Amino acid sequence: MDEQHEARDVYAAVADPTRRKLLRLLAEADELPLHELTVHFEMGRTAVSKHLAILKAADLVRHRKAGRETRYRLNAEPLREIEDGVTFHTAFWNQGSAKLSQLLKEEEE
Amino acid sequence: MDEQHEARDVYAAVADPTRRKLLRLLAEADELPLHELTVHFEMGRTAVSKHLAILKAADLVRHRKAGRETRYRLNAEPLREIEDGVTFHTAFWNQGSAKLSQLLKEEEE
DNA sequence: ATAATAAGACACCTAGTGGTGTCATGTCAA
DNA sequence: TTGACATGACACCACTAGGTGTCTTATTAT
Repeated sequence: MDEQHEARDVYAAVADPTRRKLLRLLAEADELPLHELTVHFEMGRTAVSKHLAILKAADLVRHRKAGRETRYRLNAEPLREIEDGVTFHTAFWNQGSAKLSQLLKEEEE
Repeated sequence: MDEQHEARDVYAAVADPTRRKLLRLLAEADELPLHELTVHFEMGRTAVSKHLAILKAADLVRHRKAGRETRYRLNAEPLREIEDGVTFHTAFWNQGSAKLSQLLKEEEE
């Protein structure tokens, strides 16, 4: 569950509902310390901290120390990888297979 | 890795790179049997079959029997859940926090 | 009829994931 | 300055996930 040093798969990072909720909380509040995040979950502080470490490894979250607390902030940019990958499929789904070869060609360029 | 009966988290289903590649292959080929899918991976047929079972449980893939082979087909519709969830964040990221409260209000309606 | 092919169903193994609790350290308030 | 607070850093544990191999059954080709 750790892996703080090396880069992490963004897909895997958002695979966990707890981590998605964390992203949601951070999106709404802009910057939050660990203990304030923790109260929204039914798990211990350590567990939440580990989830944040995973989000950090995927660069979905940045942190800075502020006195005795560590404030976390959202960085949504890596989500674009997912957005791109997924809209590829949903576009295909919306427009029908006739358009797929076109999409594939555009991708090669 | 199994869980074929109950519904599966779509996010978790696409968290694995093997499964994303499966979706990609199915998007390009429209319908493929297990053994043809298997040749694209460096793992056994059983493993690929299990991955397909997970995609099935998330309703990302449909299957039908055709003679002695089982043909798999993409169903990209569940991906819209991810698309929606992710664009919520990326939109926030693109437009700046000024627009976030607006996005949140729209969501409540 | 027989042999080869495709796949389902298991049993099994290993590493990773998501939790826990505890201890040590730095910071703030009284 | 003393105690409470916030966090980091571990050690630890159960369960799941991603693989493997084997056996059986249904289907097709010769």
